[in-house]
Amino acid sequence: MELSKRYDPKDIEPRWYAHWEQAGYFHSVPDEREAYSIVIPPPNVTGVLHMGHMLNNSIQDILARKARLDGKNVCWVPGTDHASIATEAKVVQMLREKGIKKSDLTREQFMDYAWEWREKYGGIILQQLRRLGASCDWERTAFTMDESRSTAVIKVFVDLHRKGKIYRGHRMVNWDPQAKTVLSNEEVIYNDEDTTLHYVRYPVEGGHGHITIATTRPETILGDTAIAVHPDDPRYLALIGKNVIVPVAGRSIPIIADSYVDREFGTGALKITPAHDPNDFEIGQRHGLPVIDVLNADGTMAEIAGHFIGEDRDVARKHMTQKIEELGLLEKTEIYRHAVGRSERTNVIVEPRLSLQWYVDMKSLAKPALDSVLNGEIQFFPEKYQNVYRHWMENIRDWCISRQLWWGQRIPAYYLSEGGDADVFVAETREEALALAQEKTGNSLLIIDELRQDEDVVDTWFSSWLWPIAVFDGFDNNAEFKYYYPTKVLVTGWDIIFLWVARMIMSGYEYIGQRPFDHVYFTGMVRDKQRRKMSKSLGNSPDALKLIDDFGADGVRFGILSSSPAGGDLLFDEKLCEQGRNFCNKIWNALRLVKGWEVTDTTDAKISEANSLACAWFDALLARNLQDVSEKFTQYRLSDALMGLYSFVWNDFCSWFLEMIKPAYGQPLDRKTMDFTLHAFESICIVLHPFMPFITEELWHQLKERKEGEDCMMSKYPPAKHIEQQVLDSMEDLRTLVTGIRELRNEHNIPNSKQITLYASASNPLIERRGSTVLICKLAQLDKIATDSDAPDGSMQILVGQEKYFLDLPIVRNIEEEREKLNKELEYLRGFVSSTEKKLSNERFVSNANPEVVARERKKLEDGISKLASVEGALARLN
RNA sequence: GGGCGGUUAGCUCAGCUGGUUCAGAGCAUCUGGUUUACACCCAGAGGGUCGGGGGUUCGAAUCCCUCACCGCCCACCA
Repeated sequence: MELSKRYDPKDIEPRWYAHWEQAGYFHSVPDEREAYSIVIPPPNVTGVLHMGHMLNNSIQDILARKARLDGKNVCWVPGTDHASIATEAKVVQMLREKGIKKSDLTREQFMDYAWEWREKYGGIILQQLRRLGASCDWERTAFTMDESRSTAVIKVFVDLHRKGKIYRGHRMVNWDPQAKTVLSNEEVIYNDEDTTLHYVRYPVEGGHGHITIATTRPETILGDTAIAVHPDDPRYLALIGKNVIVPVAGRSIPIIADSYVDREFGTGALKITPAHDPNDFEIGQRHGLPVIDVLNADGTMAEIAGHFIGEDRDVARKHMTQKIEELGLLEKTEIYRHAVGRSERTNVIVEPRLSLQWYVDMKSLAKPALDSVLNGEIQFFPEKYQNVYRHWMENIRDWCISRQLWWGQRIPAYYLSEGGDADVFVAETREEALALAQEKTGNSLLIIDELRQDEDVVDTWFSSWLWPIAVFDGFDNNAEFKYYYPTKVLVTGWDIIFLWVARMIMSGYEYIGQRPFDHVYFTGMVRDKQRRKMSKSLGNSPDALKLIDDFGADGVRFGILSSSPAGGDLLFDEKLCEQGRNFCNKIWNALRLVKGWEVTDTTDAKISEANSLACAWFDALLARNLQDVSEKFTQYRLSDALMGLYSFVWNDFCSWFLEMIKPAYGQPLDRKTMDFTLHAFESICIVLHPFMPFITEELWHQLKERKEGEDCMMSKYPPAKHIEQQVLDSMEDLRTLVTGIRELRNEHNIPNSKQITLYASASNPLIERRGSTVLICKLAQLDKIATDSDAPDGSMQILVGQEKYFLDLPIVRNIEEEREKLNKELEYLRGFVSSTEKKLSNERFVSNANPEVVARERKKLEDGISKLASVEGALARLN
């Protein structure tokens, strides 16, 4: 069948993916082979494939496929994350569009809708991953909220509570007034924003004058319970202990002294609103101040505020400011730039809020997790993230895990219907909680209906931190789990090193007593050419599937990989995918070339000898590249590995090797060379397969007839071989010569069709023994001479190592120009030789430097001197 | 404010446990080239005093100090 002139991935890619999947290559069951397991960082169920996923999953797939070719039992577990806030927001919005309000639904009804939504849309991203070629074990697809994962979450919660590592406490939390839930510190994004700083006067009670404070939040004035000044601030010494009247509210509050106050900032006087600022809360505690919470959960003004009730905090701020102004108490306002925290999910400004939440005590969990990374039991790539990790772990804070949502695992804490939350019973089931309650209260008549379960769910990360264990249902330490755990490598972005990576390490040690993975490969962020983060709002994120349509999955994988060192940001440019597509086309055409050759057993012995030398060279080069690639893999330098292969295939294989053995027009190729070529091509397919699985599989089958089940994906990586350095070196000489001839032709505008003659000494090893005359003869016909002086007058010299060649060019030579050029070279060489001589005559160098280095320098000097002689000779010939 | 990292060709980066991998790669640019694998191509070229300054050393892109920018993380002043 005629092969098309261009590689077309459209039909080929889906065909091979289906073939692999049907053949069961993706599925893993434990056996006697070494396990190589990876768990996917579960994308949000709400997600659609974006560049970050493409990067992340391409890398995982490359590692998985490479390990498979290395004969390991690869298990790449896919799955999705239930993503409480994001998903609940999506469902709420979907319901709103249907005219249903969440508040009109019972918890159960809402959950039904949510599950329905996830059944319908939750699998999209996993389907999209297939387009990319991801070789996941789909039979193991997991979800952070499916039954076994949820059971694990509850068990862990109860267990940590029993061990005293989960507690409940009043804290100032980050409140998202839109999602109406608490956020962990990691979910708050701070950015500098302009706000207005209001200078407000508080009249001093029963006296004259006032004290002025500066605030960005005038509406919280209604919740003020004190004014604080620095105890040593002379401006306010006299006022300490007096009272002031809160503007608008009219209440009287004390002026207190606290060294927390920064005398330099604003007026040096600080209003204290314990309910709405973490620092104010602490000061309030120190001074026993009352707490007035003037905001509702949705960010509107509460009844207790007494004014602007029901108005949103922003609206209330304006009205409050107006009112203060009317009262003549607004001294001035100024624009003030400072960090404002916004919710990662909803982007609304986070409200500090005092509330009762569940916390995990992180200190004891952190210890083994920190040690394991510092002592190298878990390795980070790149290593620098160790520092970031250590810093965070050494200053770890408790983890607030309750979320005021419905979509998630409900906290297994129960309270008595009668009475407050003082008595809490944490248990895996309602029945067990009842037993606890009966025991505690001594009331055996308590019935189950008298127990009320906590309304909150746990943080999404409280389920994903168990992921490497939970996907294998590993909490009972079953045999299969033992086989796959610890997993080999985690591939994820450094932005979730704390949210996720650190916590998985903690849970791994806490529950299994072992690390969850050997290595962590941190990918960078995908950015656009201007270094901007890819985001929906900027519209600078290309459509992942369209990219695959345009360039093929292999092309896109190439594009994404070729410029993404571990941990470094990837500046994505479609051009890179184009380069990948072109690469596919190049390989495809190499196949067309090879398949087009006629093969024979009898051919010119001289040519076949030349070819056998070309084969020996390429064989050695292949061996070296195999070694390079495996080294790069162990260091996770995947883009380096790919670029190395790119150049190997394009330059060495196509431009040199194939050109060398390419038979003359209409001539056949000898069978031995053809066999070698096919074999080499096959090796190239295997080595390239992890990066570009589709085209390599297709090529593999195009190269020769294959038996059932004999696929590139499941073949064996070529074994490491001894590298024949001498063979490589002599080929380098040939390349230098050929390039030299081309250069001269180019420089003097002599087309390839114009025949010219190259003179080489009769004893020249390259010409005589390497037999690589084929390539040279395309550029020049060869003639042998006894001595240099036998070369025709006016021929140009090409120097390769110690060997001299002369090229007879049909040109009028510019002697002056050449002389100048040679003189320049002479000057350089003289300088080089003298500096090397100087170095070698330096006693301290010879005695201090490594003997190898000294030997190298000697060799350098020797070469330099002989080159110098050649150039001098050439110069003499000119004159 | 505390910490981490960076500054090498027009762009993106590699090299940084001192010495032939020592100034590199890809892309971009320029020159020339299509009768027989590929213009999604072939051949060739130009381009950097390795951010500035100082030091250590026989020898520094590489180690030390310092300055200047840039990026990120953590904690934050209302």
